[in-house]
Amino acid sequence: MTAGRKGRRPGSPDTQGQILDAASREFVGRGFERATIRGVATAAGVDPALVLHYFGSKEQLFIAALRVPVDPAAIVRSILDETAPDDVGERLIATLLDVWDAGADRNPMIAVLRSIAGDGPVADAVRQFIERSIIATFAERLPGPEAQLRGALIGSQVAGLLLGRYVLRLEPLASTDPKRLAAIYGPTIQRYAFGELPTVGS
Amino acid sequence: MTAGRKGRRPGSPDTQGQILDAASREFVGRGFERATIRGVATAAGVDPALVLHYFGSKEQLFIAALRVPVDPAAIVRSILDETAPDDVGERLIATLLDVWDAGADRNPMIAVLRSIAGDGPVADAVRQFIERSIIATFAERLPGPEAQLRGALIGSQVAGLLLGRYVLRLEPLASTDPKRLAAIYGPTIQRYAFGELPTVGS
DNA sequence: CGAAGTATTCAACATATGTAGAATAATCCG
DNA sequence: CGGATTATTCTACATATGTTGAATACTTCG
Repeated sequence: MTAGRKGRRPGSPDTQGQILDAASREFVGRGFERATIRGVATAAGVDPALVLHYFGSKEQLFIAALRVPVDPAAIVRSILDETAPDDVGERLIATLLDVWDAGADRNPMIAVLRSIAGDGPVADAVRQFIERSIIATFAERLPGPEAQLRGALIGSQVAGLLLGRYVLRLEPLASTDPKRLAAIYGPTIQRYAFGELPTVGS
Repeated sequence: MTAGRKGRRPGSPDTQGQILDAASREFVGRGFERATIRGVATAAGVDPALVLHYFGSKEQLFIAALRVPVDPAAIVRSILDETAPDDVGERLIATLLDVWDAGADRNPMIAVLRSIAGDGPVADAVRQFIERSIIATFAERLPGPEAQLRGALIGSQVAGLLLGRYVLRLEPLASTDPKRLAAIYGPTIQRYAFGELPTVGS
């Protein structure tokens, strides 16, 4: 809204940062498809063309905006390594909720969840990201030949929780005390990670 | 493709049905946002205007296409009622996978999952649907004052599973034998449904 | 100060989309 | 058969979107 005259602005504001910030919020709030460059631009108080001038295309902006400062795989790794095996499940959920409850309106993973919608290249990227980064990290730390499956099981429960609590905001999931949720979900994760996985005769 | 002359076609083909069919596939495959009326029309071998002539708007088409022949709540109810309490979890997952594995490319719930993306009225409708129909059904059959929470817990695990297996097609989740998955997930559901839900001192 | 570079906006394009209205062909009913 | 109804398409519009290229104002550096 700052009186749209042309040309460079005085001073040296971190416009690129503001754009990234706005983009992040926009993608988190609406998912890739529904987010618009014009929306981002407006939110950043900037012309749409500038957004593309910096980031080239909507997809690249998406990637740039969601470049997580903390590598989720690293978090998973540190929890798996630094926690007593019996507490891994509960600890994992607790940490997760702790991080997400703060600043849930700009958590990149919510955008990721939302963007699962389509079938375009972005959705593909999301799938690969989850498969290669998160599940693989679990897999390399978990026991047995079926570590991959264990990772996927954990992923499925975690994804469902995140989806319900942060994207859909389903009650009472959205407002239950995080500690309690950790206590409830903990054993499930624990079982997926270290418990016995039944087989069935074909 | 059938030589686009104007006017009414000879015979009495069930065009409306074909449109619904195409719409269903389109919504399931791409979610609400990415699905287009023109796409549906083309798939149904029909002019876009006809689609709107019958269904008024894209949203109404969505609703019409996803009107499930079988009420999911009814299925849940019958399983809860007709299964030995100890087997409910496994049975639920088994039934779920059984239904979905067949004709997974036209299962309305996949469209629903995909359409969670946005924040528009459709996403709201989805949330209400899940809350009022599915979770509520669980809630009314499950024990204790926290039946609602139990329903949500089950919902979160189920949603995660469906998301991973059918929408994201994550490996190895997507290709694991359904019976085995039922055996694995069963106890989790069982615990959410009837087990003890820990509380924590604030 | 002047030249070069950079940040920023304007205006426009090409395309896609939901949607409306008029026109045409088949069927149905008397 | 003939009028009414229904099914179907064509054309067009308004809008939104990603994207581009030229123009302008500021900053930096010689």
